[in-house]
Amino acid sequence: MDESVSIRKIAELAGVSVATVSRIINKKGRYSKETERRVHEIMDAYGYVPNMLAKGLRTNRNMMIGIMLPDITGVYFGDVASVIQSYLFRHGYASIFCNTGRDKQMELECIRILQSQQVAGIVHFVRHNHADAGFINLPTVYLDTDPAREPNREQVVNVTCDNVMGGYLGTKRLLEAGCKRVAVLTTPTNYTHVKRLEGYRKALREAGFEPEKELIYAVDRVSIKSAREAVAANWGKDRPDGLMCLNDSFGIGALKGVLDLGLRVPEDVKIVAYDASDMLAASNPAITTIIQPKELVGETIARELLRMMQDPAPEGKSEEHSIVIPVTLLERDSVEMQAHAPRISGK
Amino acid sequence: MDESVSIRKIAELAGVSVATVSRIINKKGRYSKETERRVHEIMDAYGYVPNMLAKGLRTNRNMMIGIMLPDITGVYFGDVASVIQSYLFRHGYASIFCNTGRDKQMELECIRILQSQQVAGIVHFVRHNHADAGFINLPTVYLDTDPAREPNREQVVNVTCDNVMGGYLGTKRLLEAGCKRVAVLTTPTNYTHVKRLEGYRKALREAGFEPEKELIYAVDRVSIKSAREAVAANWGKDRPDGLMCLNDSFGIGALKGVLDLGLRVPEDVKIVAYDASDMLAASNPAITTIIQPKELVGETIARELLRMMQDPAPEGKSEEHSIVIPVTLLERDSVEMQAHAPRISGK
DNA sequence: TTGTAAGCGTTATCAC
DNA sequence: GTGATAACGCTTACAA
Repeated sequence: MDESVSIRKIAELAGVSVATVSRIINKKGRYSKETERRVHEIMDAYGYVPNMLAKGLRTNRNMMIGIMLPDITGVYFGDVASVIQSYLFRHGYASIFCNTGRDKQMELECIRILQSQQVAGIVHFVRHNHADAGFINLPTVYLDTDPAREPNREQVVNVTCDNVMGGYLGTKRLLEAGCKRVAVLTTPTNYTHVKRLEGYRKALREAGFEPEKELIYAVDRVSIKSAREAVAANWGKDRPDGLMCLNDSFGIGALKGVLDLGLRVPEDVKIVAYDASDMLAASNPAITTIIQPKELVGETIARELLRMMQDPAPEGKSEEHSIVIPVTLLERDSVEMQAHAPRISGK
Repeated sequence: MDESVSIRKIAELAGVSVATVSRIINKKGRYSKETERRVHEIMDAYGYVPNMLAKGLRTNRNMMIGIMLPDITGVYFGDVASVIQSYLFRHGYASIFCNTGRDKQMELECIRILQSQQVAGIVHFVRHNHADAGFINLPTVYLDTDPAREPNREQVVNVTCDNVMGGYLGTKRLLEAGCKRVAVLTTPTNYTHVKRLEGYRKALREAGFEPEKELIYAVDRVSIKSAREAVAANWGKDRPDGLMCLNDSFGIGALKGVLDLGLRVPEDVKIVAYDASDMLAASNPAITTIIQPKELVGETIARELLRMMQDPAPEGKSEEHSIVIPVTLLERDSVEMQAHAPRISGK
């Protein structure tokens, strides 16, 4: 493999014009079987790789998309992003990843960079809650962003899991298991948490309970530690017998907090968490949790983005701009001990 | 923000030539303070974003790098990649991520794509063990790849954590805690595991033990399940009192396997794992583990890549092509119960 | 079926 | 200090 050869060089070597080579590469227009064979032979021999910068410059469209997310490291977002990357890679698109850190300035900066790279589309996770600054007229899919924003913009799809349903299912499970006082651990500022909290309230009301303010533990930071401390801080007041945790870190933190108190899970306190992180499976007892179907979410996003990028004229038909994906409950041992699962038995 | 404006349009509006605008954008050459101000004003007003495709085409160098890794999802690799992305972003580089899935074909395909996007450099995690196919003459940093490969290639740096040291430290800790029979869970095909195993042997010999073949549990797949089963399958033969697990999944699997047997950790069996995944902290007891400094690894990789990309003439001095980063042991409760940590106490 | 040539947005080399 | 202009590698009318 040599220094990069251009289409011109290939044309020369094959004794044809660049136009012919271009046609062959793109399987566009007419050319003879024979020249095609010869050109391909030369391309292979010289390890020709087309220059996407030139191509993109000419066609005004790069086979590249941008994925903006708070942090690649996050389990849920990372997994979904991975699915999207693979899906679109199979369709010839490369993915530029950008950590936004949930920071407005960073988001703007990312959009600038992506724009300058002439990406064909953008996937944006948990968009920061600022005004339409950084608006770009590009196919865009938002994940976990309030669908009420920019309802009139074309080329936009909102995807989100059914957060209300998640909060509802988890809470209902605790209630069905006999809990009389179900507390919830939540972050007040998070869009998805607000929705999940709505589901929590709904389940409570349905079971004949009135949601109490004291049972809503507002945790400021998403971390195991803050959840653990929140349990300790609130326990004196209201001793719940069920804990609905609106994310995975809260689940682990709550478990540790309850164990700190010398209580047993699930005998004394039952716990349901959110998301499918390894932590929740590794803990003892393993924690029952709401599962968001990452594969499906990723594929949905990728499919929608691809559709918009390929569709030349999306005007006219007013499309479905919002897609909601159902969630499920995965039963483990923090609500009711499962028969098959052995457990540390004390002593 | 309008449809994209080009440098030509800006030049027109500012009443200067494109050359002048270009100079101002790149702070290169001479121009008056006054025109600079005026041009910037217009650029801001029209939200001008330079077209990197055109720039890259002209300069033959794109402000973009490729990060190839088995799976974005992986905790260690994902975290390291995230650090690299942020570091290089700060220096103006965007990062294209590619899942290779440890597959040779996929790796080749990724390299092709990256090459076609004219990336300025590549970071490649756990490169597949094939011949030099896909060789490209680009600044490249490998992580966790045998440094013995391609020792003579310029523009290449190998970075790896001290795997021998990791295996050694973990095993030594178990020995010091009084273990007489330390088994090891490992994948035979993995380069890093081979090295870690070397450290295991070294620690054993240093303590006067001869490494026994029966105490090396070869686990075929890196998963919690296979490790759990490996413990069950091997226990009959040799009942160890210490388990050195060469990655995090093995640590959790081993713990579950030991608990399955009705044994206690750390009283009956002591465990050390590898890597800093959340699982290891969330489990009960929390598992003592070897920590690879992800931040430092990521920064080292990014720094080296940047150096190579900026260095116009790397010839002459034969550089250090291999960088080894030390690891540490993080004490938790699977070797010796820590005083501060409360624990499930069984009723 | 193939070739010619313009042009995409930028930089860089010259002039002035 | 500034302005023409060629060139980067490619696609695409249009001609042949």
